[in-house]
Amino acid sequence: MPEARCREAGPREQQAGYRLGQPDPFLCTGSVTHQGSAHRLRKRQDSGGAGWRAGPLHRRVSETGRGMSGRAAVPKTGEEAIITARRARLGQLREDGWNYPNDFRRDHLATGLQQQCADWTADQFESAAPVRVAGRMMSRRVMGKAAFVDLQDASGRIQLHLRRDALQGVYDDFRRWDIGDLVGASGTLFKTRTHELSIRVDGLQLLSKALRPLPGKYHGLADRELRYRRRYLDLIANAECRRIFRLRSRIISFIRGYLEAQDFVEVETPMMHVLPGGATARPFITRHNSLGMELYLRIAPELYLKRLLVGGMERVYELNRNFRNEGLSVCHNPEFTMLEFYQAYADYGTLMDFTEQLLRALLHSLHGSAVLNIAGQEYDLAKPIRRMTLRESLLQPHTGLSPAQFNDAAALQAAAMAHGITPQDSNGALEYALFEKLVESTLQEPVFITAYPIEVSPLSRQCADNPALADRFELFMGGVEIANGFSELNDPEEQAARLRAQAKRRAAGTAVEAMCYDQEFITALEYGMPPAAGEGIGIDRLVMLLAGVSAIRDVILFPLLRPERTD
RNA sequence: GGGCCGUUAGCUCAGCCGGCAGAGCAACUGACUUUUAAUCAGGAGGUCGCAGGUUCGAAACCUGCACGGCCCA
Repeated sequence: MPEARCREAGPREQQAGYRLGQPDPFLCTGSVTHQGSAHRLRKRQDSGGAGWRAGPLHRRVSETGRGMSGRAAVPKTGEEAIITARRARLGQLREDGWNYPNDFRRDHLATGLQQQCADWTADQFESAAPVRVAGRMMSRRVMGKAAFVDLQDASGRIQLHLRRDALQGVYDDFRRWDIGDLVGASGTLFKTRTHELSIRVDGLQLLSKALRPLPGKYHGLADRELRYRRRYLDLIANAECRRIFRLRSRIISFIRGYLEAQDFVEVETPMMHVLPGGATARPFITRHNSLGMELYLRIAPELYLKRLLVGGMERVYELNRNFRNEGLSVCHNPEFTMLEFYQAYADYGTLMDFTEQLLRALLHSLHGSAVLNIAGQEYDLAKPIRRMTLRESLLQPHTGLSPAQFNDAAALQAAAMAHGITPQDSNGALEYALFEKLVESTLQEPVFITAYPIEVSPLSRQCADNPALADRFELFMGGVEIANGFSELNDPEEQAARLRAQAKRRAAGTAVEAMCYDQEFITALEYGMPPAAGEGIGIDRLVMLLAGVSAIRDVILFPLLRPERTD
């Protein structure tokens, strides 16, 4: 690993080598290094020892009068050479007393200044008070005794204009800092000939070093793997990445505020479960040492949130992580963020209306209108979202299914087989499998699908006029499931029977993802749970949709990746 | 799990039929006090993902593996 090698080549080793008068094993032979060092020494003498001084590396070269003999040399190449050179400069800075100072305070952000001065007159620039900014040097254009620096902070960028005669020795120090270093600057605002807002710097301080080179300034960082593994580089180099995660934060905080405003109480329920429950999914297993037992990372908080309904918390929500032991795909990450909320004395219809209003308000807060853009198509969510039963969706022309098939188990089975669907143990499961296979990805335009088979909805209340169906909906947008809500089953005896049936399927091996029987949960229901409705909204997918990206990894800061091999 | 594609300098990428490893940017040296992908000049930088195989000769062809991407299950 490069990391390990670079650590070995740290400044301490270099200095130790110098003190003992040994050849520096990290110095390349070569005339350029030699010339460079000699040049730096000249500069140092010229500047009377103030500011930057030659490090041990360079001093020794001048003493021996030439570069390495090369015998013991480990040649530095590429990135290693760059890092070695930067470490040498850091070592020199430390010798000069620089030690990662934390005494610089800024009073402005780049974008704040850009906005503030957008329409200033020359007089206003003249009389404006000095400003202090801090951030990362992203690029610089040095022209002898003056230079321009692009400084990037959390808000954006602003250009610094440095002039040697205004900065005394600091300017010569600056010329030996590196792109990627963090600096603080003070000065006055002005506009350049090309009308770019800039700061005429009168004070400059190095605040932190970049020992490693940044990704390119022009192309940014395009390598997807590197972007995910070293997200900080993605954030530094790619404005799009910063935009997505700011958007994610705004979405989440808007949703919290929206729920709070309607008297929903945020709670945290256990992430480590003794029994996995609340969804059909395979859990991760972990182990508690002193209890000597296995625990499951939660696949859903549902069964705990319902206990809170029993406890009298009539509107609760939890916005946090779930863990499902499934494959990785463009819209699946094993840990993902979900909002689940429960409202007493409401049904699934209430929640469809609520969801519509939430999305409408969210879109308004993000960009001032309720228009949602999905893959170039615009959908106005000011209008009600279309509603369609699962059966209706299956009878759309493109599926090739006919009403008769739904009343004939053998015909349904045959249709499923024809589409490569593995045999299911109920007609409802077959219908749902057909839906997932044939319909789901075609649901670009936002649509609520309703009337789910009861067999695939073990926690939902059954429909009053058709016990084969659940009072349940799922919201689809852009071909993916975004939300899933239903009237909650609060009959403890019916719920117990459903869970027993699930557990039986699980034991029979016909459904590895079927639920377990959870007596603690049933006991809670036996105290009386108010009639209620609950819903889950996939936050990652919602962010994907609103950000206009197609990979879940683009909206999760640190998505799960296989570890890099280190051999 | 299966198929296809990718992995070459710090970054972004060329590299054709197997014949000396390339460019731009970054970095380094020099010039330059309003540039903005600054400019000009110079020198340097490579375990061609890893391991085998074929060959006089492999970044390229073959096999396996790793990681990533896309599609399918």
